[in-house]
Amino acid sequence: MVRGRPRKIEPDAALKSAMIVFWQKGFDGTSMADLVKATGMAKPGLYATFGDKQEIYSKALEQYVKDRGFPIARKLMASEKSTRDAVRDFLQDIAINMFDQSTPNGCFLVNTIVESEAGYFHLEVLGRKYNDKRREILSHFFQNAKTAGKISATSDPEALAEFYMAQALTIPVLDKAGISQKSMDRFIETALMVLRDE
Amino acid sequence: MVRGRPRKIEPDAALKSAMIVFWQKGFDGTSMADLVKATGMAKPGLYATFGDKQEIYSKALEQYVKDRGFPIARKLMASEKSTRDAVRDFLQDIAINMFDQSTPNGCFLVNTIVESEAGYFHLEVLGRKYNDKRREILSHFFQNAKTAGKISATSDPEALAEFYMAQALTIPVLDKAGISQKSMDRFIETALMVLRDE
DNA sequence: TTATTAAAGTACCAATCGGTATTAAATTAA
DNA sequence: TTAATTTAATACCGATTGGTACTTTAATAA
Repeated sequence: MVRGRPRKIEPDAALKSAMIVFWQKGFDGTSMADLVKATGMAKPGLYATFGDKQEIYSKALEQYVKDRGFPIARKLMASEKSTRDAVRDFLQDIAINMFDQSTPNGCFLVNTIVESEAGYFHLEVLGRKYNDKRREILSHFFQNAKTAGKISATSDPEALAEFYMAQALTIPVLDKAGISQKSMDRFIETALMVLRDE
Repeated sequence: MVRGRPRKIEPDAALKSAMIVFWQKGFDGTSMADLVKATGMAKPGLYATFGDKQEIYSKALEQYVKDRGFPIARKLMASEKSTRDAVRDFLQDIAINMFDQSTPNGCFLVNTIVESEAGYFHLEVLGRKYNDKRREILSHFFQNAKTAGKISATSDPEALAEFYMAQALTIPVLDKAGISQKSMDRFIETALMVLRDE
């Protein structure tokens, strides 16, 4: 067995709590004292386990993307529905997360992108990294749909990927702006009009 | 004439400088020391002229919306082009602001909406207020277009207003995510496909 | 029992936070 | 010149910031 005093808080659980706080209050808006309260870990424990505030943020964002982002993208890629219905599911999956009352409003990744500024540690790089990955996935999706003849031969998979990646970024902002669930549904249907022919 | 020691910095100029800082670094990311450095006003002068940090932020955001937001909306309403071309101009006007190298990336209003959290002073209310105003303007625009027969009688002006208001929110996020000008143009063209018939 | 190990917990650091009391300087009206 | 007025400028306030040195506690291996 492992020697030494046993952990009071598992690192995974602490990281999840830290994620919620950063998600809700942002990097600048979150203090180490906030993280101590949320995680149950004492400050030296946080530093020993994760590193400094920036590293905790990075790891929390990574956790977020793995937990919330990737499953939605994977589901899109695995969908056997029509392109239109698959994309509708994709946008609705994001919207559903927004109206989950047990988590903060908005999206941690979008918050990161928006809070970032040129030269502001690696927050900028971080946000773009995950966002680029999502655009690539959407790009593959539409490329596949085109070669499979599911969307018209004249359509531009890159343009469609970019457009729906953008809609995926907008939904959290609309949520933060206080949009109703009904309006969100209507918004998604309007965004699908780009795929009218498919 | 007015008695007393003359001002070193005009309040309007100071507010403009404060706006740039808040726009770039956010509410939490901006310190009073930052504002002192940017405006050239000493701290007590800032408090005497504008109030506390929250009030300075409110006034800076108001300034931003009046300077940058309203002219674009007014131009849309006054446009005599086709609906499609008028909306293209609207989105491109926003995009052009994004690539202006003399101002921070992104949009101060979007930053406010995203940084806001429930119960976080009036930042939430502030952001929504101006955004709702923009949606109303777009709503009038599409309502007018419909009654004038410029868009089809079956189209939903509210849905279109909501959709293009959302695109107006997305463009700044795309900018922050590091999109190229070429991709931005392609994105706008894709978003206009919703108006394919018009 | 006794080391050894590893984590928890306390207490502290200098620096910065938002905000203000007080003083010095610069102007005009009398 | 003097008094009144308005702003600038300095210096300071207690609280909080991110980060760390040090001590205590709880476990296992010898």
